Amino acid sequence: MKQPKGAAGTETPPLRSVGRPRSERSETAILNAAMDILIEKGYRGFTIDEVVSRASVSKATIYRRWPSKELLAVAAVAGFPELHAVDTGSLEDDLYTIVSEFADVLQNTALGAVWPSLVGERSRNEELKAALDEMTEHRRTPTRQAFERAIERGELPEDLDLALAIDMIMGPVLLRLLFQNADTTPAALRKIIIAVLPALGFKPAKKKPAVRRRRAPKAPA
Amino acid sequence: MKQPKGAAGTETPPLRSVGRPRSERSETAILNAAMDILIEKGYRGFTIDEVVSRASVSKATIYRRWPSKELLAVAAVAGFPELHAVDTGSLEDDLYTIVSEFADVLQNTALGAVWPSLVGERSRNEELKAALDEMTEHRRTPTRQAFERAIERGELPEDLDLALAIDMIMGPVLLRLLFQNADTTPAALRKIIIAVLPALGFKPAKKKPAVRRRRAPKAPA
Amino acid sequence: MKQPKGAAGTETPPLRSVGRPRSERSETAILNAAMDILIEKGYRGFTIDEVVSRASVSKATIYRRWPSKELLAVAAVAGFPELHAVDTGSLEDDLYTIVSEFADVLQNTALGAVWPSLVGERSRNEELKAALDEMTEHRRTPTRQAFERAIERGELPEDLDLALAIDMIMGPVLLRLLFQNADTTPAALRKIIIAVLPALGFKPAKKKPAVRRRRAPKAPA
Amino acid sequence: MKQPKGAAGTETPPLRSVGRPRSERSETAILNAAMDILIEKGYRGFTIDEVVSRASVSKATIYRRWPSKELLAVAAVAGFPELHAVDTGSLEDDLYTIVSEFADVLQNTALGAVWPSLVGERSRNEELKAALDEMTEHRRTPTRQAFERAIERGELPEDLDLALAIDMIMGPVLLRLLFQNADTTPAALRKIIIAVLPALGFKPAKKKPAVRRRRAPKAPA
DNA sequence: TCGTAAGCGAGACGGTACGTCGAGTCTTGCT
DNA sequence: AGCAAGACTCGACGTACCGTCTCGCTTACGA
Repeated sequence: MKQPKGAAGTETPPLRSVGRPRSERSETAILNAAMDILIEKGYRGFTIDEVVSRASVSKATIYRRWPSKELLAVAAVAGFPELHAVDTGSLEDDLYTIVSEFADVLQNTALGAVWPSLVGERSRNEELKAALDEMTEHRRTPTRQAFERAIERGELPEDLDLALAIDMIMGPVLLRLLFQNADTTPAALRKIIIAVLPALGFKPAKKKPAVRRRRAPKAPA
Repeated sequence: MKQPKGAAGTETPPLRSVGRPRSERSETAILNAAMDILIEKGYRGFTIDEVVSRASVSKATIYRRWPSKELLAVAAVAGFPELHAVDTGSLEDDLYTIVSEFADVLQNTALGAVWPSLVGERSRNEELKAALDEMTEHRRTPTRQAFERAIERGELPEDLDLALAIDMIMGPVLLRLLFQNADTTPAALRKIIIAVLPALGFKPAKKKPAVRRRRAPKAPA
Repeated sequence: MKQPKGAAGTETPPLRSVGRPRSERSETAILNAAMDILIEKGYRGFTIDEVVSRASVSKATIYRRWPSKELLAVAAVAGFPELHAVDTGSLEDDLYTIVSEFADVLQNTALGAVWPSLVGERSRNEELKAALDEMTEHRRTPTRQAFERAIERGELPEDLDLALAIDMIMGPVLLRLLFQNADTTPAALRKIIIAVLPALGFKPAKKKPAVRRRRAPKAPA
Repeated sequence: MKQPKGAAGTETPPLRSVGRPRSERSETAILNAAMDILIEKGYRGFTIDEVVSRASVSKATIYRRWPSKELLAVAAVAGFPELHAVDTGSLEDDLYTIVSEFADVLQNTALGAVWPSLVGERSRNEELKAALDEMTEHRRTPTRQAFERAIERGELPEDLDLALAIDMIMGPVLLRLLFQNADTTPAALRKIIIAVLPALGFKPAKKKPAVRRRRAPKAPA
């Protein structure tokens, strides 16, 4: 591995000095091309050769950065829209917003197709596993924060198992979105949340006054 | 599933008569070879050519039965160990047994690697989707039955949303097993169940006497 | 090596029966395309990829027959025009005709460019050496026959070292044609022959009647 | 031609003044590395990248001097051992010495492999042709001088066609060494000379007494 | 003594070809 | 009609070189 860049934590003591520096332009072009292809054709139709021709870049330039097709795919997919942090003041609404956006991304970008394809190799490829797990963890952050805020507000027990809470929300959603022909309408998503919350010991702090927030994807007050 | 061509539904008026009949021996050999390869090398290392050479069968013989590599993989994977129906009398124990076995299969056969790989193509391939969904549905049966028995016993509300209940149990388990580096020890699995059940309106019919909690994943009382 | 066909001596006990037979059409198309490219662009511009596209054939089909680019080139080059057997009744004229044709082929086909390129690898590649030597030997036949006829006619000693004789004629010609900027006009070629013949102990059997000396390289009366 | 410096004829009016002068050390290192690689791996295994790494030099530094891989190869090959001038007093012995040394170089350095490889491109590359022809011509000098001395001694006719004479000696030798599986033992080489000399009108001036052999590398007598 | 211009090692870049491999189809001759 | 064998096309893989192009430095010369 040669510092593929987006990788783990502590990086590049800024000793990049000798030789021609890597082209940022190429990097962006590669990632964009990869994303586009992934969206258009899914992982199966994703080809290094096509990235090459769309990004007007040479194969060597790609392989210099990412040692395999899979890892490039992860890098590209990591550039897909993130889940936005939301804070509506209501845990239920926060989760609903997050879950809705998650569903949206999985269904309307290629993430829903690419992620499982890559996950299938996760257990046989350590590098892939690392890259994938980092991405996965990153996408859990907004949900974690929503729970943490609810704990601060006293709506959830202090000793809540956060990882479990996130899994209990995201697990069923993921299952429905990727593995089954199942109901993923907004109503169904909200029903999942409503069913799960009490199991976590959730008690709304006070009467929420008339919050009309159907979706607040960006960041309300 | 035999049904060589149009996949699932109501098919083939049983007029198979002219010409040499298909060899059952070949069929078994193909499926066995496919399973073995899948187990040894995962989906990525799974090639028709190797099935051919291990099963001493010709490519045509394979493609006569399954129209694509993916569909053969599904067929092979469908031959992996099923989840056994269990009836311990206790919903919690039933679920625990099922979930343990599920975890075992996902981790120790190639199912955990192959299933997501295939799922990745599900949305772009109708035949694959059908075959996959059939398999998925089939594997949900023991869980559904456990819930149904609990309803009969009066431990769960009659109007329980069964699909939702199954998703709430299986979703988090699946998420942990396939997508993350997460805790899937027996204790963690049981914790999921214990967390979910109350949210479904579960009330044990009577005091279960002397249930051994910390038992081994394989053998319930 | 998998019976690349045109190769050495004792071959293919005619037990070709199982499996689809190799396509003669492909073979011809490949060889023709290879020849054309060699003629147009020389060995350096000779590309398997272009053979593929001109012959509408797959790479596998090529590599199934010839294990390397070099060996395909030899095979293609072996298809270049042969030196014709001639029998004018006069050794000098026979040789002149052969040598003229040889010069013609070396200068006007790609043979002059391809042959040395391949020869350069001859010493490092046994397969190539074998294929090349077979071709070389084959092209010496007309010259050998011309000498043999002259021996029969009593114009050359019975114990003539045939290989040496051929080398003494062809060596200087080859040297001039391939390695140098040297005179290869018809007159120069004839001068070589005239210079060499006496050294071999040549004595014209009888007065050759009225042979036109300055004739065109192609058509010897 | 770009006057790469050490090259041909009429030279660079010595107006090299501004800027850092070219490093002699680099030049030598490049040429040595090139020679070594050529000897070890032949022309096919000869790579600029490897020259770079062996000579610890940058690509630009190479291409500043030689405009292409071929021309570098010629330059490297030109550094191979020259044919020594010899003067034994006997034409036959002179030629034998030269021819022996020639055979030695062709067989034991990479020259025998590299020269034909380059010659193959000669006709399509003017620069290469010029560089190659210069080298070739240079290597003919000792032979020419041997003939000239013999003419002076009156052993050969004054109007001898020198180029033809050289070709008649070297042609057969070259043919045997590079293109064929043929006899190149010392005896065979001497036989060639003995066969050719009379054809040139050679008459030994007098009985050679006590043959002074300055160099007879392989096997005199 | 300093600035300018060329040289330098390092290494990235766009191309292009290599030889291998896999999928899915097709063609034999036999059962 | 099914079958084993094995050829076929298509197209991707990842590697390797070529010759060009920055970088940031170094080295001489002439102002």
